[in-house]
Amino acid sequence: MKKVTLSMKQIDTAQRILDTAERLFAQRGFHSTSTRALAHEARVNQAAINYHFGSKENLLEAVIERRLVPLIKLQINKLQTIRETALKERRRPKTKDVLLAIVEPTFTSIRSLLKNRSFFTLAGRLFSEPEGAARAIFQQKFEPLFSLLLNTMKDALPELPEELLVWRLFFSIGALVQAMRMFAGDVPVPDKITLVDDAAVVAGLLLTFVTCGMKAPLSIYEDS
Amino acid sequence: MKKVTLSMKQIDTAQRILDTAERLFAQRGFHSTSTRALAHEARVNQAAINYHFGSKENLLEAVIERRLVPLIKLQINKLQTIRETALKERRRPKTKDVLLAIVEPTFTSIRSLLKNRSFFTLAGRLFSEPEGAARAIFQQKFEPLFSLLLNTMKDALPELPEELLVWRLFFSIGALVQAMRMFAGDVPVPDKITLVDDAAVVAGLLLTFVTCGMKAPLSIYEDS
DNA sequence: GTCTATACGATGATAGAC
DNA sequence: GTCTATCATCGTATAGAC
Repeated sequence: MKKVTLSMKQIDTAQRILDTAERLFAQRGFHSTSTRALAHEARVNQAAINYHFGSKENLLEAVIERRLVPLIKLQINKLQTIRETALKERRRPKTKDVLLAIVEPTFTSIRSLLKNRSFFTLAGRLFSEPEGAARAIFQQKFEPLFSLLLNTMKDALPELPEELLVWRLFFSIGALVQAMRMFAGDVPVPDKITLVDDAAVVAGLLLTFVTCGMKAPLSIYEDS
Repeated sequence: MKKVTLSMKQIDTAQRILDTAERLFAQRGFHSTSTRALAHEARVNQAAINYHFGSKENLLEAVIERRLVPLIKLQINKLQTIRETALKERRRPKTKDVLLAIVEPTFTSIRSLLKNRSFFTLAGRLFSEPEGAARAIFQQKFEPLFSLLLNTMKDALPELPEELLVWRLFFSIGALVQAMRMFAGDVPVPDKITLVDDAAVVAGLLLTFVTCGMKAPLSIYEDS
């Protein structure tokens, strides 16, 4: 009984730290949130943060991982289904479907898990953090997804060289990150332009853009 | 003579701080670079940083501004030329040319100003950085360019709604930033894929991608 | 004006008592 | 596991030398 109580208490402490960190990091920013303020807000001792997560940087990783891992799993599952279905029906996967497997979960499934959209802002950090371990996390978690994505795209567009597909996939990811940040209201839009605020619509706009980009010919000679 | 000597010394000090900051911020990241280490590396006193730039954040702004302002001016000039030429010849600007006016200076003209690619790394990271003063800088400097870019694109693609153009332009910017970071070697590429290392080639790949994305129809119903 | 030496408050992290 | 006390380091401010 006592053991259970201690274990519960421990879990509860770590959980409160995680929840509070996600909220404060998103609201005030990572570097502007001190571990002292975080501990006070979460009603835990400051040292408990380091005890449970090792460091402030590791806490950030834990915050991001908690949301990102399920998302990536969902995307991988969708990609695998697309590959198997195409293989069974003896046809190529459709480029649009492949990209939809990445875009759609990002904008819909993840959203239900979050109370606010600030996590999108936080997630963008993964791509830009130069320092230390956050980088390794990104690489470690994304590599399997990207590998599968690249292979599926090779099936969809076999006439394009692999290196070109790599470049264009990264271009697409850049566009996706930007779309996430705009949807999160994190990008200031000039003048008096108001943008749609519907995840499905934004996902559709992005999907159209990246699908056309991926399927582009090797080089462009346009007349209009 | 004495004034000149003092002035030279001042410029030299501020210049060394700027150069060292650009290099260290890109290599180690902004927050991981202490003002003490920076001062030591630049062979200046630590307080000289605050004397010349006010604060560490202001120093970051100065680093960005030094590279960004000439680039943006060049892009604005190119866009204005495109608009005027199209107006004179009574035709629409070509979508590809409009995007080239953004992409080409980023990858070529600016490059000659840089000894290394540090600024690409720094700019790419800062663009995705949610916090801090760097945000305001980008916003302030980019707004005139984006406004002109949007108007020129409206001329090029008058059949598309303005809001759609805004979304797609931001998607394109996201792809551009990602391309910069990859060109700077700041993005880990999986497995044993080696990517081209020629600025003109990368610019061409990106241009094809974003041109097709911008010119995409309103929505996609693909069969392949 | 330009630069230096020094000091201050706050931060993230840690050691050891409980 | 949790706490208090303490540490090294951070960005910054200031007084004074040149």
